Amino acid sequence: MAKTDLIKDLGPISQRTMADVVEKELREYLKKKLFKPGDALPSELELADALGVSRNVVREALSRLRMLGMIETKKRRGMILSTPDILGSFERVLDPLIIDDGTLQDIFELRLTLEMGLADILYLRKKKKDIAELEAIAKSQDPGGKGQAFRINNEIAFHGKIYQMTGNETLMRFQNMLLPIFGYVISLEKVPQIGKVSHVDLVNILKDGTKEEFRQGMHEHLKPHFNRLK
Amino acid sequence: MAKTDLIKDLGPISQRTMADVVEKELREYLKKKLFKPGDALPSELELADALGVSRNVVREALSRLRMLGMIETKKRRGMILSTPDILGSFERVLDPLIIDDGTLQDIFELRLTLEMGLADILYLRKKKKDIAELEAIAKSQDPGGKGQAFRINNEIAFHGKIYQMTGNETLMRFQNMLLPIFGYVISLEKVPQIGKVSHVDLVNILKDGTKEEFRQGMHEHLKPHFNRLK
DNA sequence: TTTTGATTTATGTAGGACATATATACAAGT
DNA sequence: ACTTGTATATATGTCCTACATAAATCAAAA
Repeated sequence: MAKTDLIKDLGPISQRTMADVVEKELREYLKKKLFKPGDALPSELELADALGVSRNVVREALSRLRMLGMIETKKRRGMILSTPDILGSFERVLDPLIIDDGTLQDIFELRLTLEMGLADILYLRKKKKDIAELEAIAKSQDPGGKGQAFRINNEIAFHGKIYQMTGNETLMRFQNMLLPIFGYVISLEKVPQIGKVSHVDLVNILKDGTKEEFRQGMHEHLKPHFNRLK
Repeated sequence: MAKTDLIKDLGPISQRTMADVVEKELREYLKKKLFKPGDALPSELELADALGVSRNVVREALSRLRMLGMIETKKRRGMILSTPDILGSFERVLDPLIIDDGTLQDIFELRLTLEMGLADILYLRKKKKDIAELEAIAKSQDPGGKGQAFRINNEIAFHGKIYQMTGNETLMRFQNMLLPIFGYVISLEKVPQIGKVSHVDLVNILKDGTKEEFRQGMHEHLKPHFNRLK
């Protein structure tokens, strides 16, 4: 039998550690028992006892859940289930330097997709005050060629403001996390190109134009990025 | 001074545990030292020694990074930095039952935003074969009123296929994770309403229509959901 | 040379010990 | 009655030691 066959047939034995198992077990336990935020968990010792592992292992598993914000622990009072910050875990991993190129590209496209899909919610929630602020940002753009750093910051401020205008906190934080990746992918460009529709143009559409016009404007604004897609 | 003021002014003292600190420290260390995937880390004992904490604490921190997929460990060979599965951590936390209502709503809107923004990439990558498959799914819809369960599964299959057609693996997995939440929010509706544009209509647009037509069609299809937004 | 076996080393797991913070109860002071 | 102080029990946080286990390296044997 060829070696490749062996690999396919047997495969590497799953080397899950006890902490892995316990983590999964605990998660299922919480789910099955319909734990709700605020409910108290058994003590570490009780868990270790019930699971037949050392307290060390239980602590490693709990430490993971604690990192995700799924549980909070107070001395003596014990541990309680809490509502995790869903983006917190995301944030920890989102580093352009350790993400593989394929995923990096995927996230870049995800960002473009969001940007193109924002119009509906944006038009539902935009307020005059916000538009004024957005306009201020747009008009502060490159008054005399202040250079690359300013341009990038201004770009971030403008698009960030748009997300903020949706009133969707999660969405805003999400795009904020995507910024480094966006910046990283763009930095790979040889010649940075700028779309025909400027920030000021977009603001004007936002003031008087329709959703569809805004969407088209945004597409034109992002055109250089779309052009790079394959 | 009122009690509420007290709470706002003082707040709870951050009781960060050593594991929290070490986790952060390690993450910064990896970043500062420009560790790349595949590079070997110092041993647990060396880390504990350098940081002046017990091996236990180091292990808790490492356990977290391991869960995120940032590091892999082999016995004797030590630990190596690896490229994390960015959505893996997300998946762990995405449970409608423990996420607070505000975030739930945010994610619902995020999903709608994605759906509305897909057109560009979809039209860039759609293939005849995929459209045929999509059509098959659309036409299998509710041949004789098979009931709720079938309708939901079909809905998932249809929209899932659209995401798959973008060729963006991350995007597809992402939407797949969002499904439970989408389903949960929708289940809160009293009377499930269906948009005027059906799946079959969308397929037909995809075959002959333009991006803009598709976007409009999708909006019409999702109209009941958009109508619920405030 | 190839295979087998011994050695070394880092991780995985267990268990014990103790400090620390805090909920609870109770006592004391106003 | 209400606050304030004290004592106790308890669960977590941290450290330490010990040992099993797997794997890389090297030595010995076929």
